[in-house]
Amino acid sequence: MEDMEALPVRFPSRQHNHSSCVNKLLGDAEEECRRQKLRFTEHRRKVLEIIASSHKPLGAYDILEQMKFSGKRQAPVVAYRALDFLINLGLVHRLNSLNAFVACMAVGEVHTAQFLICRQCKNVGELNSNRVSERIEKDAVEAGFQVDQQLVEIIGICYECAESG
Amino acid sequence: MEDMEALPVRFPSRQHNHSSCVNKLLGDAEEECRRQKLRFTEHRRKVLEIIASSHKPLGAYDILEQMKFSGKRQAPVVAYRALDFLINLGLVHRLNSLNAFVACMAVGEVHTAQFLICRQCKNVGELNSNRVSERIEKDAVEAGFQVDQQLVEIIGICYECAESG
DNA sequence: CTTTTAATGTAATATCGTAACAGTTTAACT
DNA sequence: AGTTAAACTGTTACGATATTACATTAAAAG
Repeated sequence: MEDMEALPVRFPSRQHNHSSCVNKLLGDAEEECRRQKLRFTEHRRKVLEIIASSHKPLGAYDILEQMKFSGKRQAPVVAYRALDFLINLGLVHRLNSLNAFVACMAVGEVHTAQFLICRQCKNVGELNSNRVSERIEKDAVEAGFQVDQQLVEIIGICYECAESG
Repeated sequence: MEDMEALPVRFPSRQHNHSSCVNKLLGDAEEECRRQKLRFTEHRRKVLEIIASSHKPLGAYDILEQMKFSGKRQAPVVAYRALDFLINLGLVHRLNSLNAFVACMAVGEVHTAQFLICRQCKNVGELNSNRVSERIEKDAVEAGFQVDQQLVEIIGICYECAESG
């Protein structure tokens, strides 16, 4: 017997307008920081903004490139510090297979994520399937393993790329 | 309704004797190379032997360190070339979350693997759950995504570490 | 208003991985 | 065997990713 709820998945369409979701994410970040009494500093805001403005995964040095002010580039550690912060807050995810970062598309919702990485257009979708995470949890436990964290990255071809050949 | 087959999982116990499984893996490699008319060269054998002798994941430079002959260390590319070969043959897996490599514990069996990474003892187990891989496949397809490859890494605490506190 | 905690600036360095290319070995085919 | 094509090796250099260490500054808590 299958679970019949709709499967939560966000895959950015080609026409997708980023600006509204960037704003939403920045708002979520501010709110979450207020709630947790954390500081949403300029670096952190800027990094989140850069990541959220791209649905393609960005490397830390891509982000740094966009953090230049008056031609001078920040030290790598500046990006990594902000990234750590944002990841801990659940606003950003790290894609281990790419050494790259994407904005979370399901902020605030309790979820575990699986990432759909299109090897053609390089866009990344976020799947939030409880069925997957529960299946992993159950089977790991059955194998005698206590799960703290799941990393699931699925590489393939997205719907739009499949259609357009 | 659950699938009642035993769940294939290999987690190395502490007393595990590596030498027999190293020999098995080398034998499998030789056979597979004969079958596919590929060359099982000295570098490749040595790298496989090093990886198989450790159930802890090894970085490429750890491997290189053990490839020294008469004090002189090989160039990194030597290890990476052998690793690529062994990974393509399915004899070695790469753990993306650790930038490290482990020997396959289920050579020849058709399988997809999920890795159980103990953050205490650093041992890595290999779970071969069709239920997990099928669940991922189904949900990805339902989300409009065509799957080529699945990366599943599960971080937590293994049975033995949980027992000994 | 001072103490202490958190964040920043800066430099250096560690770690991981690849490109390019010349030279050598092996396999396959006359 | 001798020739050719493919695969593998050696070597150098470099690119990409990430962290450590420590001095300084800013913010929050008392």
